[in-house]
Amino acid sequence: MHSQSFAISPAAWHPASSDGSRFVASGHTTINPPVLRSSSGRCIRCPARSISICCAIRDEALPRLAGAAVAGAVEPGQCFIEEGERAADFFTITAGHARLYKLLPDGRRQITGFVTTGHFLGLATRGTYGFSAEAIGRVKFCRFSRAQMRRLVDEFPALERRLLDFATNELAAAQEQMLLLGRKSARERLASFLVSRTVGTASGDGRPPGIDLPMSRGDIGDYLGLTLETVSRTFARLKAEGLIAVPAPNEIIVLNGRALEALATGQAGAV
Amino acid sequence: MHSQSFAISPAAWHPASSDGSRFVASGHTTINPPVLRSSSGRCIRCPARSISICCAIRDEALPRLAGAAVAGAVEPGQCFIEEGERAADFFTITAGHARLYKLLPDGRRQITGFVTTGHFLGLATRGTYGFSAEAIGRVKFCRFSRAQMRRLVDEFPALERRLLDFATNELAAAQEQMLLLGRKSARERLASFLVSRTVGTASGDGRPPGIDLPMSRGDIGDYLGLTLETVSRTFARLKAEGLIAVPAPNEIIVLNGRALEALATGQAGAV
DNA sequence: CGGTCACTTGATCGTCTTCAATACCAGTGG
DNA sequence: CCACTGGTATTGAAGACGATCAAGTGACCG
Repeated sequence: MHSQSFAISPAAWHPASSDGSRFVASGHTTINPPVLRSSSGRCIRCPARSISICCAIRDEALPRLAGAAVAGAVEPGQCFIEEGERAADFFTITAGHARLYKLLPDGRRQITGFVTTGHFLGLATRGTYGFSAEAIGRVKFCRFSRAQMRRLVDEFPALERRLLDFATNELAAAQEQMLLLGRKSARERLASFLVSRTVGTASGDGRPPGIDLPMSRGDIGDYLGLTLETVSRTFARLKAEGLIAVPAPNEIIVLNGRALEALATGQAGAV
Repeated sequence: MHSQSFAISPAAWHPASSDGSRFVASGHTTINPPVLRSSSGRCIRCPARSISICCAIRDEALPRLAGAAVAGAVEPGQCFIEEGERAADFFTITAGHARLYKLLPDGRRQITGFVTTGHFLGLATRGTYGFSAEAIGRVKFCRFSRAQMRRLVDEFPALERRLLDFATNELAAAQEQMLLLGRKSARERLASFLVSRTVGTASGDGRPPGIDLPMSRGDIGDYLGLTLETVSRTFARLKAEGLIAVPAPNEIIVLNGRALEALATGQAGAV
């Protein structure tokens, strides 16, 4: 275990995590193209406002937050965090999707997570990032320097609790992924992946949930510990069995959610 | 992703993690057999004193800590945390080894980590534990109720930072393990496992480090996403190649650390 | 219309799993 | 002192799942 950093997903932890912690909602910044000092007005209209760590800061203190943040953006395929580099900055994603990954010297890649609006990343254990981050589509973010972040944390203790909640949830997700990578079959992995992606997609009424997949088959494979061919084949099989429909390569419709969840949790009779 | 909790390993993070945080060393409690109120005197002589989260609390405040902690112990094979149960308590291991794991309905098991003296565990995301914990040998621990823990955290803000450091390091380890489970071969997994277990075993001088393996082959397999047969076979092969010696099933001696590390990091020429 | 890129599909191969037998060790009781 | 027992580890042979290699398809774009 060498240098490490971590990212945090807003998906799971939003509905209260470490009990007894209540924070006044606060905001973040939307961005204009490259490095741009963000104003507090931008913070309050930020799409990450209510779901990121920023909500640990009171409305009145928004200017402090906006003053510490620098908005930025990267183009598709561009790497904005590199494993092993000095962890100088923290990031909050405000738009787009990115993949986080670790590489082996010979090029083998393990994607440790996909992140999107509201995700926080950059906390490091040895002062260097523990993974790389690459934009899938265009990605916008807010950047905080290490020093600025420390000042913010000192000033707003609630921020630290928020970070701990974040980390706890990210850790839980990582453990779930370890179960997937260590013990699930290819079908179960794909099913788990789809189920976890369905959660955010509450279509309200009973209509079958459509899942958007901004990442490629290769990305999915590297996330699930499979090859892109196996991912493709397994999708084809789930489709043939009527569990899902695939109107487009990057769109999946869940037809039999019950069966998919059974598969995901390892309760597949046979087949 | 359902209910989750997490554990924290002292191994990696001890030499300063999130920069700028300095805590006065403090202590913990040693234990006498079953549930026993621990005195502050016991805390100060606790083997987990300097390596656990307890070092976030000043010496003078030790009685507060000792008052909140209840000492306990479990026998080999006994389960003291059960996945899905209400996460009522936090634990600090003060002696022995335990395995943390998640199960699939059909019995498949993924061990997410092995923990020992100084490890903290119990932080949960949805109020329920995210994994089970089972004693390997006899295990002693200190237990804090959720309410007590909250009070301690409120009283000692440094504790929260300490917890965040813990979580950050645990997360980094989990990501490293994801790389292992998703992308490494059986040999590479075993090599990684041995290397990570070697770190703690600094024998000082240049003598070959002996690694103690308190867990069974089956446990190692369930930790590395392999079967116990593959673990055994792979050990045999590493031994035949002169990389390790295996004087006893639960003891490994590293003969060629350089080659083992190369294997662990995926730089294996061929073979 | 040729080129690129992502995805799909097919055929073969290899690693690890599975099933099964054997070896080893500690503890127990004859 | 030595057979007996239960648990763990080792070793062997066969099989399966996913990887690898390779070809084919379709969409988008210059």
